[in-house]
Amino acid sequence: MMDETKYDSLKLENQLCFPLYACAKEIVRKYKPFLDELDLTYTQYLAMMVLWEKKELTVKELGNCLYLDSGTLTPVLKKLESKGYLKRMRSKEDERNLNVCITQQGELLREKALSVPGHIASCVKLEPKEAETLYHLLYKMLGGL
Amino acid sequence: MMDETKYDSLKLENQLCFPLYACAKEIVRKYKPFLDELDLTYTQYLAMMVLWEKKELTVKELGNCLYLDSGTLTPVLKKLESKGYLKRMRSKEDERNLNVCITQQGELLREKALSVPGHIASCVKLEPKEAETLYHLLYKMLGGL
DNA sequence: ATTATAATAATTGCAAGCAATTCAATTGTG
DNA sequence: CACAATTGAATTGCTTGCAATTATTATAAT
Repeated sequence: MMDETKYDSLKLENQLCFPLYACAKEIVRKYKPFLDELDLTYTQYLAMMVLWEKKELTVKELGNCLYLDSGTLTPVLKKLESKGYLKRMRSKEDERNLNVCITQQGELLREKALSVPGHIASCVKLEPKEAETLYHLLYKMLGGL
Repeated sequence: MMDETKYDSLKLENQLCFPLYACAKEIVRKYKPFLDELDLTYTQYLAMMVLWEKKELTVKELGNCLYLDSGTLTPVLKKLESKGYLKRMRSKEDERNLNVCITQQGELLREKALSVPGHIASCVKLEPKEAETLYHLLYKMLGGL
């Protein structure tokens, strides 16, 4: 009889990465109805969150925060600029850098976004302690990658 | 003075979803060099893993396994068919269903894929116990979504 | 100062991923 | 039976995401 265990490592259920992949996708889906009200996609929302905190930074710095490169960010930022939430302009000191800074409109959006994290938190059916553990394990894993 | 805590929930660092999103992206990136050797993308690899186990199933069933819809799967499966790893054919019983079944070539690829999970596991810098905990928390969260 | 290197964004090409729609096949109901 | 409702896959349009390339600017080396 054939060795059934040989391929066990290739089973979806034996991989850590699959639930990670699936969970990330599903949680972004949960955001959609709430972000639709702000006319933002999840990636745009991420960019805005950084901008709400930092007010101004370069594309490079934003990419470091979000683990995204300019190939992804350029169209996202152009879109956000077209909506009036930020301004893009070359740095005076070093013209290679593109500075991104938040606008009045962008600041206003922050108020509307305030309710989003709560809605999402209530979708996540984990005990506070479990969520805490998950959070730390994810950051530990991310740090090692 | 302004209330600094008002917007705390909108900080990246206070959200569970961001490390989830980032971690999923980074781990898929880790797969790339190994999957390149098999000429597979991560999504194609996921589909093959299910097929290696089940041998034959419908697009619908595959979508349920992977949390993907036909909009995503149709092009992926056509690609895999063009590489000779699977065959697509309408079910006789119900012509709405498209059956996907693995080929000899597809079975052969399984051997080459055997080394992939090990390579990835060694990228994940977590203790076995931590990985176990993470795994269970992710599935618990996924179940609640 | 001139040239070589490095850094930063933007661009291009391709693969996902999803919502919405369309089409065909099936099922359910009167 | 007829006809409405449902189901499954494909298609379309748009946004991500990444690798590779290009263009521009800045820095280093001689």
